[in-house]
Amino acid sequence: MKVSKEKVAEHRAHILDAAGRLFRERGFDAVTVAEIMKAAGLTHGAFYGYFPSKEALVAEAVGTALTPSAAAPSSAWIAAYADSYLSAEHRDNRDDCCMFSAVGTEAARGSPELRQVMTQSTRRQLDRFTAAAEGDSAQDKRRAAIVTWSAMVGAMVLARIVDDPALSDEILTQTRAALPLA
Amino acid sequence: MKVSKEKVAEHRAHILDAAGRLFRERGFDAVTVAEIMKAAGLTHGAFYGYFPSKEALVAEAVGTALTPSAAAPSSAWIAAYADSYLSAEHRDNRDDCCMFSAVGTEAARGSPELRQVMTQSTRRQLDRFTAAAEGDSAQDKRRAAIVTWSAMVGAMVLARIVDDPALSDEILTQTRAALPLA
DNA sequence: TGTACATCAGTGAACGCGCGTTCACTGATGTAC
DNA sequence: TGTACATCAGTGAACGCGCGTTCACTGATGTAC
Repeated sequence: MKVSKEKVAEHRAHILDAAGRLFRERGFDAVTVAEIMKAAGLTHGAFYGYFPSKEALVAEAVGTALTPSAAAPSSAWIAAYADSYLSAEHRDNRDDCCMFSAVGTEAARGSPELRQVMTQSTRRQLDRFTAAAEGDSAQDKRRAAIVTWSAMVGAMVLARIVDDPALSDEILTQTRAALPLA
Repeated sequence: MKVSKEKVAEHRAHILDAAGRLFRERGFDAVTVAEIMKAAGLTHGAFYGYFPSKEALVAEAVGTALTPSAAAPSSAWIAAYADSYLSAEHRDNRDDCCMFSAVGTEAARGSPELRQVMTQSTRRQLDRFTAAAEGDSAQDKRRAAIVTWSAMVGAMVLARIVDDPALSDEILTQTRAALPLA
């Protein structure tokens, strides 16, 4: 049955949202098109009216989840951001977490479109961190921004692999304390 | 045809080696049992004489690739290690690279056995880094070790996602320069 | 030492399953008059 | 404004394919005598 234009836009948003959550929770390969469509309240057959392929959905769903925040960069903002990023809640909320820490190593082998949206997001993140940095030279700020973002992503990847909660917590807490920014 | 005990040991080592390389290059899901066996010089039917399942091979192949180096930790060792880790060669040698940077986000969703071998390896790495650290207190050393390893892994993950070689190089070079250890 | 035979690593066809994708059909939407 | 009809979003059966895994069979190994 045909459906109104508003419903179509809603359905598209629901598919992207469901895909973003499922991909973060289980990875790109382990999630099926049928599961995504079911989570969005539709049947799998409708999928190809919205996206040309699963691969195209991957790139668009990640791009949608990476939409930048409007917050102005400042040292207070980056401190709060780091607190929240390196928290146990972020580590355990697998379906609503940072894409880089959730699917980073899979994304490195992804489509050019996927890598492009993630590159854009990396650039934005580093620019924001650099703007929020306090340091002597522009080079110092940029360097601090890069090592800070690297450490945040790496700490979250390690904290999710490790099966000992105490070690996992330690990685997050100590990385938070050692961040050059914030 | 039956095969000598020495050949069996050789074949097992070849399967583990081929699996370790292919998993790093393409991820656990994208590599098939038949491909691994072909790369090891055998046919897929022999696989189940060596391992009970693909999942079991994943854990054992990762464990084998994570066998620790015998080098004694020192500040010179860690400096050389960081240089090599955060190099363009390491980034581009996908089949012979660090497991954490290659399959880290997939491993976080892996079997208990896989997470256990990666936890052991994380512990060993952090202990070695701590031993090599120069700092005032034991706590300072441990903290520096943790943020250093996090930043190295995170930088490599980001450098492999990014599709702009200049930005990718910058992430590696600046993270290398900003490492608190070495 | 030589021979007969039990063992078992390896082969390749086959199985069952679930995936991404296609398509004929349905029926609500929304437009032309 | 009301009606007839073309459009097209959604359904669910079906397709082709490749995966992990199994198994009957082969033939070299290595042991018992």
